[in-house]
Amino acid sequence: MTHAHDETAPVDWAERASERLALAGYRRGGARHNLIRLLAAQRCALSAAELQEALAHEQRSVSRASVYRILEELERAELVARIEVGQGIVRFEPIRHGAGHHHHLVCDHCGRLIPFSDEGLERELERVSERVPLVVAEHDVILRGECAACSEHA
Amino acid sequence: MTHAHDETAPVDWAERASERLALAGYRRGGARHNLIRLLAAQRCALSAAELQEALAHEQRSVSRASVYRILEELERAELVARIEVGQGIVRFEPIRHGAGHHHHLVCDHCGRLIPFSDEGLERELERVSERVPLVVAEHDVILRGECAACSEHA
DNA sequence: CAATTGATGAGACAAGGTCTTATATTTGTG
DNA sequence: CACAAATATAAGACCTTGTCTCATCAATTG
Ligand SMILES: [Zn+2]
Ligand SMILES: [Zn+2]
Ligand SMILES: [Zn+2]
Ligand SMILES: [Zn+2]
Repeated sequence: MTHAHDETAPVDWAERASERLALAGYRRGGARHNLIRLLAAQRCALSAAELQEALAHEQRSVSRASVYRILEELERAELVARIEVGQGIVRFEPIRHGAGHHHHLVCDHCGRLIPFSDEGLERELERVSERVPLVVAEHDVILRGECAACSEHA
Repeated sequence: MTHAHDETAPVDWAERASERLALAGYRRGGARHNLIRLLAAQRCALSAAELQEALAHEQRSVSRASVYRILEELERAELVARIEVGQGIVRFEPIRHGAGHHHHLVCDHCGRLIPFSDEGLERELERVSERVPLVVAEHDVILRGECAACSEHA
């Protein structure tokens, strides 16, 4: 079934992230703690700059170096996905269990990012991944076009 | 059928591109002409920097501003696709008719970019595009993993 | 608490991409 | 074939994003 996501985000991601990083031998520092908390509250992706600004605004400021370093740790631990939506913009979002796996619609006009998921598509991607000269670790799908709002007042 | 691309690239793309730009009211300048010629000779994607260097080396140098401006024109005319493969690298490639349509495998380790195509996947993407709250103009699929060369000497 | 080791912040740095502006080309017209 | 008008281009300043280094700070350990 194809559907846009309307459910609220699960909240246990923060715990899972902290645990897994602890197991990987990381200490718990303030910057990391706050960034994880912020990410856990997101349902879809934010850019590094947006994350840093949100931190400074809502909790306490964290240096750019820390933001990128922690995102990289999280990415390596497969807790965060890096999403490139075009125009050189890179966004990051928490990876949730099977249920939360999704792909993205991007409006070429206003830049809006809309998550969606589809089981048939996933099956097809798995099938293709088997037939390809690469050991596939992950996949990205982006559908680009014009969103409802933009088509209207065009 | 899933397969890596082995055929040689079609060559009529340059004509099509020139025509369409002319129709859109653009004059024919040297920089544009050369960039189109270079792109037409490619089977897969190159970065802006690679394009500029190839131009300087093989034909005549073209300024960075021109490379980006022309790529943007071509992109708007749906003659060129922008492909973001990760690590902030953006590449550009000519869009060809049905036959040349393809997606990409990216090696997370060495960065190699391998084109592939699959009819079943295309059908599935079309199906999904109908069911989504966006008028879909194009789609991208990227499979990431480790290429044969990198898995070997790991 | 002291020592050790990892975490963080600040800013220098690099690369990729955008914007401005002066100059060069193209195109239409007399 | 000039010439004027309009577009295309080159060069480089500039901005944004992301990386790297290093000095400082905080968590852990005994
Ligand atoms: Zn998302
Ligand atoms: Zn929109
Ligand atoms: Zn390609
Ligand atoms: Zn490789």
